[in-house]
Amino acid sequence: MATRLIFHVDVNSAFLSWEAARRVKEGLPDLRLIPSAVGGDPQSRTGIITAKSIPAKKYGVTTGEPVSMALRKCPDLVLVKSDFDLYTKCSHAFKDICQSYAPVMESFSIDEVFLDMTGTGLIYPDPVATAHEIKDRIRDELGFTVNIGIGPNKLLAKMASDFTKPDRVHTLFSDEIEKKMWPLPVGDLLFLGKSSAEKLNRMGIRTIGELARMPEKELQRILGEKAGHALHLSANGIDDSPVRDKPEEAKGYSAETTFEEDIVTYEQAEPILLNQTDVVARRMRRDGKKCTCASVMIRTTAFHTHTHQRKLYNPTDVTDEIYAVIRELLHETWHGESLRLLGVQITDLTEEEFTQFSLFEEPGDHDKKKKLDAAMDAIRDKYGKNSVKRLSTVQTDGRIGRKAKAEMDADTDEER
DNA sequence: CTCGGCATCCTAT
DNA sequence: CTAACGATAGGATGCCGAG
Repeated sequence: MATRLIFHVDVNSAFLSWEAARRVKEGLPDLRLIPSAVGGDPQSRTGIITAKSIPAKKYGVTTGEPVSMALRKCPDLVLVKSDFDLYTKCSHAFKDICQSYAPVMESFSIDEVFLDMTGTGLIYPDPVATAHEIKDRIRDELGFTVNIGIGPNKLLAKMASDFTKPDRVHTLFSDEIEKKMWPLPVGDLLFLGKSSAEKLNRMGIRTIGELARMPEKELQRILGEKAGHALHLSANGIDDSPVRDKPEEAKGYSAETTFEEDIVTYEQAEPILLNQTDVVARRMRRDGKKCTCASVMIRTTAFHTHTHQRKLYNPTDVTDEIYAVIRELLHETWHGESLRLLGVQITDLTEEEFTQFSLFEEPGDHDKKKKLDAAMDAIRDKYGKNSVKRLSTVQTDGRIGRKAKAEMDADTDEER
């Protein structure tokens, strides 16, 4: 394939920028100019930082750290809550502008896109000028800034967009790799995370350049066959993955929740798991799929995490059938330690309708359950996710359990 | 030896 | 003074037992 031209567009501190842009539009002060961050509930003990301003960064506040730790580093940190409806709108708005320039756009996440600009030379003779035009339009029309990286493939475009921020355009073409990428620390390379970086550092490998020069075989010995191979190519700037305009089909669905108060009884745990099962099963039904594997995840107060999974005999999308397995799995894996997290995952998806009738179940049962799911899905599509609840997620006195209710109300984004 | 099933680890936003 | 802390998703890996 001939040389490609790829842009990577990345919103600077997305969640914080979007909140700041909204406030500025309302005549309020600009959060980007003060130490500020988006965190969980500021009251809550379980929240983490999901975006921070540049002034906050100067205090050492980092994305992913607990809110409590960020506040210790920066007591005056202004914390704002997440607003996913706002994020979704801003995401659509900037992607619309990007799309209008690109023959092929891949939505990589809520705040990142790849544009395949290959073959646009006649309309856009100067890629850097075009990138500036896109970036400036987003800033001027929408009120927030982006970085754009330009390269011959997705990897180098993405690396380039991560250079100096904010509101910048950078290139990383093949003849610039040595100067612009090889001096960077190994951990800056895409798909080379903390764990692998530590291993390499221990061996004296500090920069991407040193990594690139390492024999592939040795890298595979240290990081595994696949990762070693992939990172050898990446460090040398090689990547032929295409920009895809269609999202990949889902391979699985999961729901997990961390609780303010520990879970210590089955009476607390089971309604939560039923609700989580219903949430993921509903997403699966929406996509017209069935699953053949279910798993439960628990995390103890001591932070030990365990998963337990089981193959299903028949593909199913019926909440009750999946939950029956989830419940078994919970009982098999949980021995009563106090829990801070519960989660459900369904995988091994298929589209087929084929069902082998169970020897132990009335044939009519399956159909009844399917009708129950369909009815509840329809009600929630019309009236919202909390309009109906399954009887077993409600305690016998008719009131919803405190933890179960907190968990259900915490569900986000079901119909945005 | 290979494959499926499973638990865990790693990585990303 | 020292680990602490989210939700969701995809992929890799190592182990084990069956055939």
